[in-house]
Amino acid sequence: MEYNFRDIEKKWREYWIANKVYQVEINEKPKYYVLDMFPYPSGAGLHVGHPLGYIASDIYSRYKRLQGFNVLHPMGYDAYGLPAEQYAIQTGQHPAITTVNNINRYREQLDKIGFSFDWNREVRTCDPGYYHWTQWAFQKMFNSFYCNTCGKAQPIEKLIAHFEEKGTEGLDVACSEELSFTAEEWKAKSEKEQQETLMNYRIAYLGETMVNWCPELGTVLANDEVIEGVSARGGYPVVQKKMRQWCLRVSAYAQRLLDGLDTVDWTDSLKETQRNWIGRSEGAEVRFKVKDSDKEFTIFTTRADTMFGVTFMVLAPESELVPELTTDEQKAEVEAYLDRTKKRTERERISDRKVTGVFSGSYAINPFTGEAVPIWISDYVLAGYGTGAIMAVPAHDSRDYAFAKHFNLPIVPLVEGCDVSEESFDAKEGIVCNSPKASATPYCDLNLNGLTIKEAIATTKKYVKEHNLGRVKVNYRLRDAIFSRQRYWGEPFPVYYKDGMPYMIDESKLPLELPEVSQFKPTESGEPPLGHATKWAWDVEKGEVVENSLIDNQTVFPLELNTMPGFAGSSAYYLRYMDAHNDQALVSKEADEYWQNVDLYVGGTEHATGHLIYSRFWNKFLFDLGVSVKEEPFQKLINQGMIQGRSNFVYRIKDTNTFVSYNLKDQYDVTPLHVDVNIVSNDVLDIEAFKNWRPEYNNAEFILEDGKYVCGWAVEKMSKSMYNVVNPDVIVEKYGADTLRLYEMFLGPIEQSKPWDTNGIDGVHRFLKKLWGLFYGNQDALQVTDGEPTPEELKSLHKLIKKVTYDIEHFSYNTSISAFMICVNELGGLKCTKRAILEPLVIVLAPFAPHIAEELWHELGHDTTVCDAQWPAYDEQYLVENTANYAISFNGKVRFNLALPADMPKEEVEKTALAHEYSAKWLEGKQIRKVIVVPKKIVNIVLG
RNA sequence: GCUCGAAUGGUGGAAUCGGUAGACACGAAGGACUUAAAAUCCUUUGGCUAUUGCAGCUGUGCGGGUUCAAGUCCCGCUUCGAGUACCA
Repeated sequence: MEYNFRDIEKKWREYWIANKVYQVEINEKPKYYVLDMFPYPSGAGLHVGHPLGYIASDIYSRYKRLQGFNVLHPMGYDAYGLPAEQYAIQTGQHPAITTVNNINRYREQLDKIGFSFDWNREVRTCDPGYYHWTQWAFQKMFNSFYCNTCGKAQPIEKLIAHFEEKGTEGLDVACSEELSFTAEEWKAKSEKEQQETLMNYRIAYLGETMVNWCPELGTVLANDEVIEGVSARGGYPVVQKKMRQWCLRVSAYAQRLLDGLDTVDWTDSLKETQRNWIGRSEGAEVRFKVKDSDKEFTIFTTRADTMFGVTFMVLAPESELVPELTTDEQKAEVEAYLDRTKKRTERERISDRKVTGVFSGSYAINPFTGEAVPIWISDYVLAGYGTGAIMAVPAHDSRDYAFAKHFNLPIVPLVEGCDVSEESFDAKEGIVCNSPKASATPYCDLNLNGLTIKEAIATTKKYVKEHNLGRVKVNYRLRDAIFSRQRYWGEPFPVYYKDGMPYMIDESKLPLELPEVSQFKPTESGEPPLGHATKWAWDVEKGEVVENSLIDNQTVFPLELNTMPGFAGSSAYYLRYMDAHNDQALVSKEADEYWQNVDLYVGGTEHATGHLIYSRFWNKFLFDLGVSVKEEPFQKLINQGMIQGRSNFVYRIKDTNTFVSYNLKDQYDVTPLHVDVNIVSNDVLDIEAFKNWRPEYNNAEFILEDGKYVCGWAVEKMSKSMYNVVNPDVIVEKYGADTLRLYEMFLGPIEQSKPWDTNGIDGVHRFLKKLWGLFYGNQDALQVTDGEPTPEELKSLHKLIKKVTYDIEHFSYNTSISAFMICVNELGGLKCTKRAILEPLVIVLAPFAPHIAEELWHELGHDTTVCDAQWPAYDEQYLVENTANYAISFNGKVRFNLALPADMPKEEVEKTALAHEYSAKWLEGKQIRKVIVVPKKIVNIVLG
């Protein structure tokens, strides 16, 4: 009987659905949670790269299930996003319709690959029943502040109570700006002033911050959505702009996000990426007074040891200090400079690193020397980091050095023997000198000379603290996340505005559903698309959305026009899968306590500084609230590599319609042209298909080699324009889902990026046919017998089980598949048709090739599904060899092999090896220094 | 610039604790079956030298080192990839 994968796969796909085989419920078994990063359903559908991670996680899920775990393995859609919205702007098609169509297409494609997803738990981020809980979490963040003392989020009422009692006294909380007021001052504030003050502390807050504004997209972007000064989506220029935006106080969690990395099982490189992104740096803040003024300002430095080398100060152009410190004489020049820098996009700032700057006219007093140093303004200092102001030490910082050279400012070296005539000495190594400068009158009693730099830093920090010149400070690079987007297709904020201040709509009225709009682009007046909505006002008394015309700012108020960013919906989706239909809570206590957190998360590295940070933050917040029982959402994380495209080329001779085969092309003047990879097989062009591909090739002519047209190839991104997109459906149609699954895994290690190359797919397909042959031979009926297996057969099987068990645990699926091939070849050679061997073989194959395994399992007479079988244990006793193969080597080089009884003692092995006739040749005239017998069956004879 | 990772045949890749490098697969060459093709099966396949001597030498990006023994460990380079980028 033929291996008819089409019928088999269709049959079991339908059986699994009809019998709800993959639906899971809480039960008494131990849980295991395997999660894939859910996809954004794009219009292009799935290509063969998408299922790579899904197949890997599916294999692991099925394996864990066979091992007796209750496995949660859900799937859903990250359904809000820019492409659907842009498509809507172009065509007027509502994004909801586009999205549903795309989802249906994805689902159809996914269903063909045989995943064990529990579709009953599917989530879609654009579903009101889902974003209810996104809005809910946002409200909780609005109503919380971060208490540094207790190290967690607390209800905002506690903060208000503190203000009423003691003002800001004794407060250690995360805030945008350090404020100081008394209880009386707090009570004297108006309602609006109090709300304004609370914004400084809320975890979700409305903040006036510099944002990445993308004029082309008409929206702001988070830091991780901007790459090299252009938008990650579309590659449009991004400029810095000050705007009032919703923000999440992610920075409050910086230390916990850092510490948490030590408790999860992720790759070192991914952890490192997150550590860099969080960017902890320990240093000191030091106050500098402004000369001839009562003003002062604070700078942050990690090099407190260089206080005696400060020769000027620099402010960021956007710093609030700039207008304050600019003198009248310098005003015109400073304003001209600010104007110029403002016009530069982020991209220009990055590509053009010219030294620019302007003198403010003011001087600062160095608190360690009493010296007055000039205060400059330059865009090499960033407003958003530290205090937006620095002390410049040109001798020991390359940026300060470049600036000093350009504007001819003094350079004072502070490390013994360093040469700063050509470049700065940035290394934190060496012995400090010139501190204090020999020439300067002692202004303070600090002497750092003779200390190492590390000691000097510590000493100076201590001095700063003791003399109240500033404070020891830890800074993080991690910024608060900007949470507003000027878009239509996102979660609406459950927020209305009264007297210019935001208020939350009542929790019981959630979800606040996305309104209909007449068009999807921004309004004429530049408001976000929700500005087009005519029914977008909140009636506080009725607790419902009403017509805008009813706004009276007494009981009916305008609603927020921004929507939430893409990461909002993806931040807690893993919790929702646990209890996807619950309309009372994000997740029930019972479900959360059972499923805990994700044991294995599979997805791409591109989310390292986006989703994987936000999601951890979001979950830590929910943990503080007591909603999530685990502080870290994703215990183990595997990054699947990207599948690149493998493009094929044909070579057309210039000005003709003749195409020349790859190895002959150098004899002609040719133009390489992309050719659809779907009409090329093993780099050989299907000439008929090529002629029909495009009308202009109808009468193309060919110069062949060996009667074939061979195409060239290159690795490129998989994209439509390169004609290298391979659709999984095509592979499934031609070879079947099991072949696709095996082949994707056989391609190489999961974590490695590699080009899609169909060339080897016949190999794995052949393997499945051979496996089929073990059961049927050339007969139409099953050939399985009930005989006792031989030692060889048992050895072959147990070797396989051991290897596959080990490999699955280590996500080394490609070598497992090799092991299957070896085993099937061996059993084929042994003509093995025994049930005792074939049955366990089917079970261990089931995670990889579930359809064929299910078919054979039922053919073997079982009426339950193979998913409910028991993973077989291997028995070492069948793997023990009765002869051991020793490699005899001289001076480490192997010369011959020797088969000896496995239980022969070490001394006997030595003797036999030395006595062998080959040894005589090597031992002639030499002294034996040592004979070593090692466990890996090597006898090494060391000659003198 | 900084951080992390990688480099093995014509190709994808094995080698799990320092122990016979190149498993498995593709491709290629030769052969069997066949009128023929497809399918299937068998043999060979890192390089060089031998092949009426069954073997020898060499070999994991480059240069050193440790070790009886190094693809694997250490030091110094080269190249490629990923992340990050004026973070004071």
